[in-house]
Parts: sequence; structure tokens; C-alpha cells
Amino acid sequence: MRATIREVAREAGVSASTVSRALSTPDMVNATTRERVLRAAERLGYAPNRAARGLITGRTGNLGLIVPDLTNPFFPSVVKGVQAKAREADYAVFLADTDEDPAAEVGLVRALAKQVDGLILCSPRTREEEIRELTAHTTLVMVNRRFGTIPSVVFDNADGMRQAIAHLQALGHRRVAWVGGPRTSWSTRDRVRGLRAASSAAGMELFVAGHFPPYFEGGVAAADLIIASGVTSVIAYNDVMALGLLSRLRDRGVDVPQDISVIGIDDIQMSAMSSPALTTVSLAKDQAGRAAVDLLLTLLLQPDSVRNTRRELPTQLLVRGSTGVARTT
Amino acid sequence: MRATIREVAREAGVSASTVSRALSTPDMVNATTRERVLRAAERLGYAPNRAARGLITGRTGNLGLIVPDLTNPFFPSVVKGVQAKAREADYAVFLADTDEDPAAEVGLVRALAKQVDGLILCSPRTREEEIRELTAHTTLVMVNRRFGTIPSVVFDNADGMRQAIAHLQALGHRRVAWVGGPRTSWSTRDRVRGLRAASSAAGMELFVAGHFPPYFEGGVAAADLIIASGVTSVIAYNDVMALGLLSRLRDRGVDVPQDISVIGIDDIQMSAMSSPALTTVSLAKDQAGRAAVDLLLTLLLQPDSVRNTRRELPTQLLVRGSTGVARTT
DNA sequence: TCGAAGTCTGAAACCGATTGCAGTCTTGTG
DNA sequence: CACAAGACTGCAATCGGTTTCAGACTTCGA
Repeated sequence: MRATIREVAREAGVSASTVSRALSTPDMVNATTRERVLRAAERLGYAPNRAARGLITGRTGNLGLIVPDLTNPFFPSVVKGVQAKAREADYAVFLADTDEDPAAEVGLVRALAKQVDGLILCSPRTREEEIRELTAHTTLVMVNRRFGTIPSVVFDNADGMRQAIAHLQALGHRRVAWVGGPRTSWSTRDRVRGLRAASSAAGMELFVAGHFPPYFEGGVAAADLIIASGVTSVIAYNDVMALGLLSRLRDRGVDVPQDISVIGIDDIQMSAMSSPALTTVSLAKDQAGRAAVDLLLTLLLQPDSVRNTRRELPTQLLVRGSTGVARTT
Repeated sequence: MRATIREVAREAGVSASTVSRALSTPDMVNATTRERVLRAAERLGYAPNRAARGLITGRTGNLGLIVPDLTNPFFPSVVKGVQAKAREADYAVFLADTDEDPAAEVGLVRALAKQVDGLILCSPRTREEEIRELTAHTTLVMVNRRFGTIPSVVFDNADGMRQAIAHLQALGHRRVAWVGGPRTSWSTRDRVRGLRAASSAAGMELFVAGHFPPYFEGGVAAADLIIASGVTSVIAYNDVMALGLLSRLRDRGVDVPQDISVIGIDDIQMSAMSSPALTTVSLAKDQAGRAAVDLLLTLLLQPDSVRNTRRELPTQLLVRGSTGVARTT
């Protein structure tokens, strides 16, 4: 069906070796023959078989990307960034979704590892020992998590929390609650750490509501604890949960931002259209995706060059309608 | 690094052929040797190299999935369905996002075609001639579009529109507007066709507002036309646009559903949490993904079996807060 | 004019699997 | 006991490229 290198060779009146060279190492072949080969390849619509090439070179030209839940709007943005950057480098992307299941995550890494040159793990939930084990057989890059010497792309959560706290403080808030995400998530730990530092530096009281599923329902579930705690402001692990909070608070008759100010993290599309619009710590999601591919590709070229690299992306508080002056009890 | 078939062969004291057979056609080899081979393979952690296998068998074990915009919550759900079903059949999935660009779509199909056994085009925007050309070289299945004899999975839009119109009619509405999606989208044409039939059957007046980008902003942009048209109800091409409508209507001081009833299509997560919650025609998105894989895999086994197959999934109106009794002017 | 160095090109080995074919070893039957 | 049939297994070719190595042909300096 599709033309092979030998057919091109015959068409151009040269050997297969020459065709191969003309295409992959052009300066090793005479200009006129190269021209002839290229023309023949063009005529036959030739494109090298990647499987065959991969067999001998050991490289596949594919990347793998594993995310916990594509239904969370955070991830599609990252995926788009990865795609775009990968495409520029002529790599194709395998995508897998773990449904927030750490076991599935390990299984998928194992399954994909053989078919890709490298893997990007986005917000992985896998335990540290298992990650260590995986790195032995695979070149990995992580997004939204740091571990050992694995190259990673993370957001500057500490600074994001600082901005959020400064904003709340300026509005007169003295008590803030934290609604955490999955216990297995590195970023929930990193964020609460940053939040602890920022709130104590600002002399604000912090109420940690615990861990909740990173879904709309998780925010809904946390809302009543928040109300009962008596805080005037709350920061949620992500926007989806913050929207859940907003929804339940409204149902309970709690006005936002009159009674309670709400801040999310991620800046997903929908956060701008809720009512009130959600104040949120904006993350450059697609940039994270691009940076991860970048890291991975240089890692593939020079295995030791980016070992231990930790790219940190800035965060930016977006003030919208869900935060306001603290109520004076 | 990874074990090859020959190493397993040596370990088991047999030839490579036997190992191959023990793994892929177990009944062609003696039970005891098979056992010995499997044990050796186990010990060495052997897994066949898919590129090598693909080279000789001509099949890759990969599928490709192309979507217009992963940022639209409709598509992640389809993707999850595809993933899940593909994984069950031990296929890996290449994902590509075209950013709503038909040219990119064709390019991606061409690029992926060589590395997969089959492709799923989800809501493709490509012109018909080009699709025809693509089918010559690739086994395709389409979701959300019908064309020629290409196997496809679509939703029963006509029935969905009928349900929506019946609902509006029951609420006393006499005039309904349609806010269309991209001109290049088959489903926008199919839906408006169904809507025309349903509304004229019900004796309702239909105002077609035209084509808008399938984003939140598209709905925002359409809102003022809707208000000016004087209708009491509107159906949007998808939920994201309906949410945009909701947002702009509120800004303009038009109450939903008091002044205008709004219906979306898709039933994305967020449509349940808007205020008012969005009445919508619910689509089994993940089912569509699974069905597409199903179709593709049988198509690969028996190329002519499902030619011309058109799987049609039911639709279901979900009544929520954005529709109400028509205002009496 | 001859030899050395340099430039291109082709033959053949190889990557890691699958599979047609042939050979060996059982087993069953006359 | 001989022979045919059947059950296993191994050899070797093959998929479509890349790469090493050596040979052919130029070019240049002595």
C-alpha cells in the first residue's frame, strides 16, 4: 500500500541506503542525487515507517501523557499545551486517563513505557516507592509534583497562596479556611504548606477543613464545615471545588462575598462565568504542558543535562466577584 | 535493556519461534513447554516489542482520536469513553486536538494514519471531498457526523429537538430561537433540521440566529440577537454556548426563565451548577466514545461487516431551572 | 604521473518480532 | 513390525528501515 524505501530507491535509481541518507542525513549525499531522491520520494508520497525506524534506532517519536481525570477542566488545558509543543517537534502523544486511581496509573505507565521515548505524569497520585521503581525503566517528567531528581514542572504555589492571603488581609479578613484536595496529591500538600506560611506571616488564623475529592461534589461536601467553622474566607484546592462551595453556600443562604469570600485555584474557563465570578489563583496550564515537553525532549537528547531540574511557573491572583470586604461580626 | 524474545528462548531452552507461539497461539505448543516458556518470560519480565510485531503483522495496536477542542467539556467525556474501551481491548490511544481548524485536522489524520490501525474523528470539520480522500488510505470511524458509507456514531438529534420543543410548548411558548454552532459542523445542521421539523409540527415559530463559535463567547455574542428577536425561548447548539447566553442575558437584565427560557445540548457537568441550572438535552458522551471504538475494532476484524453502519444513541431532555412558563406579553 | 586523502555510494548486517516450511518424534493402525 | 498421520519444534525468511564497512571514483599535491 504505502511506498517503501526500496521503491523510492528504484524510482530514483539508487540504493535504499542512499535514500535513507538523503532523508535523514542530507549532507552525506551529493546534492544532485539528493534532489533526485527527494523528488522520487515526493512522487511516490513516501513517508518512512516509524515502527521500522524505531526498531533500529530505538526511538519511537512518541510521548505519553498520563492525567488523573480529563473531566477536570484543568487537565485539558495542560494536554493542549503538551500536544502543541509535541507536534512542533514532530512527536505524537499517547494520552491516558487514570480516573484518579493510583493503581491504574502504575499500570498505564508500564503499558505505555514500551511505546514511547518518554512519559509526562501530570499530577500523579502514585506512591513514592513506586515512582522510584518506574524511573528505573522509563524517562519521566512530572507536572504538579516534585520527587527526588525527576525533572518537574510545578507552579509557585507558595507565592500564589501569599497573593491570596494578602488580598484577603487587605479586605479585612482574619480567619481563612482551606479546603484540600486528594490526600495523595502533592500539590495539595504544597499549597497547604504555602498557605500555612503565608497566613502565619500575615497573622491570620487558618482552619484546615481536610481532604476532599477534587470534584464539584467535594466542594459541596466541604461547604457546611466551612460555615460551621465561622471563618469569613475560604481557599479551595481548585476551581471546580470552589464552584461546588459557591453552589452549596448559596443553597444554605450564605451570601458570597457578603458573608464569606471564596478563592479558587486554576482559573478554569467556567470560573469567570459563575455568579459571583470566582476570584482565583490563575495558573498557566498550557505553559506547564509545553514546559514539560521541553524538559522531556532535552532530557532525551542529553540524559543528564536536566536531571534534578525543577521548572517553576509563576502564579497570578485574579480578583473577581467572589471576594469582598470581611463582614464585621 | 528490556528482554527480547531470544533471551526468553535461551532461558527456556527453546527457539524464538516457540516462545512466539507460546505467547500468541498457545494451543500450537505442548503444554509443558508452554508452561516453561511462560515461566521464563515471567522471570525476565518479558513483553513483546510492539514496533517489531507491528512491522511484520502490519498492525500497531494503536488507535487515533481527533477532536476539535479538548477545552469544550463535551470532548473529554468522549475521550474517556474511548480510552476505557480501548484499554479493555489492549489498544493505546493517540490523541490530537485541532483547535477547530479543519486544515490541522487533515494534517493530523495524515500524520497519525501511519501509526495506528484506525482513527476516530470526533465532530470533524473537514470538507467532504477531503474526508473521502482520507478514507482511501485509512480506516475511519466518525462521531457526531455522517458521511457516505463511513461507519459513524451519532446522537438522535431529531428526537432530542422534539423533546425540547414539546417541553417548551407545554410551557406555553410559541416562539423559539436557535443559536447555531460552527457552519462546518454536521451536528449543527442535523440539529437545526430536527428543530425545523419539530417546531413546524408543533406549530411553533422558529427564529434561526445563525452560526456562532461553539464557545462561551459565542453564546454571549448571540444573546443580544435573541433579545431583539422577541422570542420567549432559545435552544443553543451546546451547553457552553447556553451558559454564555445565560451570562449575557443576566447582564442585560433579562430574567431566565421569567422572560426567556434557555435550553442547551450536551449535559456537561457545569450545566447543573449554573444559576439557574440549565435545562439541557443530555447526550451519553462516554457511550459514544465506547461505541466508536467498538465499531472501529469490528471494522478492523472484518472490513466490510460494518460498512455503512450508523449507530444512533438516544438523547434525553433534562429539565432544570432555565426553562419555565412563557411570559404573556 | 602516482599515491594519498576525501567524497559518495552500495552491499549487507541488524533491530525484534512472526510465520511458512520442513524435519523430528510420537502415536495409532493394519 | 512397518508405515502413515499427527503433534511439536526449529530454521530461515521477512517486515522497512538504519548504519557499518568497504569499494569506486575524484581531486589534489608532490
